[in-house]
Amino acid sequence: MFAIGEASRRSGVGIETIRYYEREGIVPRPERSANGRRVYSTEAIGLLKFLKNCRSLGFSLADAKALLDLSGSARSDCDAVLDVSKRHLRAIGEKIAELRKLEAALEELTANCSAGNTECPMLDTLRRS
Amino acid sequence: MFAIGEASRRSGVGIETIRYYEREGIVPRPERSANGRRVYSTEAIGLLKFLKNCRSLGFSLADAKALLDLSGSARSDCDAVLDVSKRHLRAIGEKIAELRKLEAALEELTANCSAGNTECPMLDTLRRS
DNA sequence: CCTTGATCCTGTAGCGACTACAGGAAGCAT
DNA sequence: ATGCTTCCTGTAGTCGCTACAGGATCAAGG
Repeated sequence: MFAIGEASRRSGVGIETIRYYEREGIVPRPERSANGRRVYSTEAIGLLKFLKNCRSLGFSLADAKALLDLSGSARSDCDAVLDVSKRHLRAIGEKIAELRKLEAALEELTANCSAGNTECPMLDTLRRS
Repeated sequence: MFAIGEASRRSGVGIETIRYYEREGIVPRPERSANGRRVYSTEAIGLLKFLKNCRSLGFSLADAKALLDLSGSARSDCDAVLDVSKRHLRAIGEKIAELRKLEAALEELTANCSAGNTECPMLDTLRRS
């Protein structure tokens, strides 16, 4: 059994974040030691790692929680997991496309800008309707 | 001179957002009519459009404000504009790269998942250290 | 003149996912 | 006894809005 600092080190989830997850009901409340401090089992640390992995993949906390619940359920069927993942993949794809559009637009805007100009063509464009 | 609703319609910036920009000091406080309502000139609406364009390009509000100030200054030299834009372009590029990595990782994870599986390989991976 | 509906006002709270304190109580090592 | 670290609770800040609540005012129609 580990204190919150150790759980943080082992899971890679920040101390404040662990307490936040607890407040939000993402992870179950840990037991407390005689002095009132939180105590974490290796299983509890496993949950934190799981959440960390989900977040690293860009899943929202709500999705991460859903995946965690799926992981905990007896029959962890792929169907629901795939559903969440595919939605997320689509969102990522859309975000990439959007950013690429921004990138292209911004590159075009800056192309005509050159140091020393008195009147900036980019500002000019930004002022347009 | 226009009321806030008309300014919103003409600039494409939401009413609440206009008031928010005012609170935050992004745009100057408009004059008030006798009954205390905000009144916007075409110039003021131009500022809102400018901000809208900046935000559409993904600039942070702080950057947008900086660009707006540059636009208003007498000598609007390209140097400072380019500086802000290039930083933003770099940030966009980094974000795209990051999202592509996520996309690839997630695609690999879901590849081994198939409907009807009793034990989901993706959840398995998420549980790992 | 009265009512209805649209628009406006201020002020506050909520979103997501943390992060950063403040202010205090333990524990541990010297 | 002292310092240092870790822990606790509770609150507020981040970003850029957005959504109310609760009220005032306006313009048009009957």
